[in-house]
Amino acid sequence: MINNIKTVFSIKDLENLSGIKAHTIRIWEKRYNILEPMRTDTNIRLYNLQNLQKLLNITLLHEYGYKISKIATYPEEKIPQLVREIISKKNSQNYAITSFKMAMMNFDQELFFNTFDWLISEKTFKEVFKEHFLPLLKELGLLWQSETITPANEHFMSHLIKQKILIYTESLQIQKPTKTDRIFVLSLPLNEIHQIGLLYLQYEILSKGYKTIYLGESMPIENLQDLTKHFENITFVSFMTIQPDRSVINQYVKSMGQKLLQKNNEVWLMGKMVEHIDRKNLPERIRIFDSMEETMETI
DNA sequence: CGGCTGAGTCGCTATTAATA
DNA sequence: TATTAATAGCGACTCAGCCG
Repeated sequence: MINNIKTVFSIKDLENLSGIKAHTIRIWEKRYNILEPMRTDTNIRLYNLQNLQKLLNITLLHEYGYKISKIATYPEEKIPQLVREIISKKNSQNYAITSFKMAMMNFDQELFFNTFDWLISEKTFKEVFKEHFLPLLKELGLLWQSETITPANEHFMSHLIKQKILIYTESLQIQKPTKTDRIFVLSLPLNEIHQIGLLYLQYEILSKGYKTIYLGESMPIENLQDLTKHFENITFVSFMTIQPDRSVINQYVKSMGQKLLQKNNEVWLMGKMVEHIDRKNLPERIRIFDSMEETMETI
């Protein structure tokens, strides 16, 4: 199928995207006429992007204490207007997420860029990433699981985020490293696709003044081993979010230890799968981190 | 206090959709 | 086709806040 962009949504989709229970959405429609979805000829509700947008806006107002009954009395154009007013004042978090979600469902790059520009005008890139991108990505994972969004939606969004990380990374890379006692090599195991975390980590490491070598995904240990001939004091950093599988992860880690830990090299591991690593008999220079914050504090 | 209102939820049934 | 899961719609319920 070529055109599988989602333009109609079920009530369950709206529940997943807005956090408002389907039950409640129905009762809002019945009592306050906030939405008038189309129906199938068998009476099932079908919502379009405008409906979704309106519900997300209403949800935001609702979170800020506006009564549903009051919102319902507003003329159509007042709702987005109020939303803009609120967000220009305080806590831009919710609005940014709402905007990013709309951009994603609509494949609207411009909305993504505008929202990002607006955030970056008052925050650092680190803040934007931690306060907005990370929560968004986390939520995307859930939305994908529940099949509210397609892989196309998720890839669209994660690609735009990657692009931003790379832009900010490049601006750091053109500077000379200030610390040369270590070098960081970043990679992902075979078949591991989730590289956003690793890309961002590179940005953080560079911002601390270290040199990095980014190898990216599908990097067998043997290839990492080649680097030990060229450099000393390497810290190998790898994310394990879905690979290696828990059945082989300890074998994998052991192999890393044998092949990579020459001289003062270290191996740092993080990501969801590290919880399956047996931490008892680990070599000293293999370190496991449960969060990115923890990692950054160590550098 | 007691009753009222608004908002959200619960429980139920019938209908529709999805899946084996 | 038979069975299971989702959805719609309804009345009733809970809970909080308000008011006389």
